[in-house]
Amino acid sequence: MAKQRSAAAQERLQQIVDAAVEIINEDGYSGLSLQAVADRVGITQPGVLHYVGSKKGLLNEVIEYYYDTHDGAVEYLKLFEPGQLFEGKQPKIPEYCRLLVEQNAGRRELVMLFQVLNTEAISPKSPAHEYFNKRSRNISNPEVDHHWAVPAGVDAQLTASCAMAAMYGLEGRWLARPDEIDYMAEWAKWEDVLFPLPLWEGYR
Amino acid sequence: MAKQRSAAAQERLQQIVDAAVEIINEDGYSGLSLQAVADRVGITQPGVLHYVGSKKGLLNEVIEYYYDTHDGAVEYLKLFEPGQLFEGKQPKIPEYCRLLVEQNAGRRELVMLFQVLNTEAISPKSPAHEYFNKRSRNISNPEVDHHWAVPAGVDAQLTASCAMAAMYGLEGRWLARPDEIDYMAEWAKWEDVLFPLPLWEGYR
DNA sequence: GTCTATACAAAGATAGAC
DNA sequence: GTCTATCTTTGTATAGAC
Repeated sequence: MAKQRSAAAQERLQQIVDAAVEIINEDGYSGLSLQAVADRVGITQPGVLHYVGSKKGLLNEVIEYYYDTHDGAVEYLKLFEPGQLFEGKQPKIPEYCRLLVEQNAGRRELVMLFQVLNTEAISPKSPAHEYFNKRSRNISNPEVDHHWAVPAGVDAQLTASCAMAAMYGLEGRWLARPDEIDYMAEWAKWEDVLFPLPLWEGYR
Repeated sequence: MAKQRSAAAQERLQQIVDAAVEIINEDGYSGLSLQAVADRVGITQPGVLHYVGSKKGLLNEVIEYYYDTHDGAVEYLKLFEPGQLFEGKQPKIPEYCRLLVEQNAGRRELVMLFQVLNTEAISPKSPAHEYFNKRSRNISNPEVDHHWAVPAGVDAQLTASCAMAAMYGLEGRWLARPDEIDYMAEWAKWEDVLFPLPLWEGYR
């Protein structure tokens, strides 16, 4: 009985988070109001506060949700760790990127959420500032070495960092003009720029 | 007499725009309040409205200011047009990018403004949506052909588009963590990724 | 768990005095 | 050109009933 109630509450919370994500994608976190969330969920504004405590609390829930949902392509890298399927082999940057793009292409809303929050988090005043900085560091930090398989003379970390930046930039265009830009198709073309072919033969 | 008044008014407007840019960089356009602008300028909130008419009007002034100030690297391309200094020669993508990065490195505030407004403009609800979409199209549109000098077999338009996206991504990291990231130095390294050296010899 | 009622602050905008 | 005064709406948050 208690379990059923808790499950219902969990679902309510999920509804609230979903609504918040939609609104953030339209108006940003600054433009988000608890009343707007309440309206979409179909309860009152104090009803929303009952679940998240405060507006900041709602953002925390949203970020947590994002974190839980969005880290799927990391699975690829795990396959190369000791004791896993591809132990001994090395992951390839282009392959990893392709996987990420493919995945993101089907999660437009989540990609948008990331871009919006990430940009608002540029400002130190943003409640998400610390969180996104830490996250960004993981991408561009030289310490993060996945032992990529790359052609001789190529700096793996540099290439990966640059590729992720280009991906981010392309995502922005795709989000703003989904009808004009084919995210996956465009990325496929960019592979020839980032990983030119005689050189990267066998490393893609 | 009338001219002096007009000059003073023009300066006031500039103060207002400057204040707005600062605040947008901290809180975004959604988080911008006319009162906050008024406080920084040292007049009242209706005083601000007297100059810009409405909040949307203020945004228009800000965008106009950005447009007037931020398009300096286009000068480089003009040098290659008929009747100009480098007529007959061809512009180089890496050189153009280097110029742009160099310029942007000294205009952190303006770069931030662009990223913040550009991201908010992802949403069709944003008052700047149309403006930034048009702008983005100019970067990624195949019609914009500057007759770049590129190595044989290289797709100039594709390379330029990808490079601009990578630059945008790098800018985002630099803006969020200026102490950790050296924008120009990092871009210099990325040149080896985007324009690898045996191939691009003489085209940089 | 959800509601009503309410407090309180801040938003954008207008009217009109000086 | 700048102000005060004011209207109206919207924001976050709390208290307490059901």
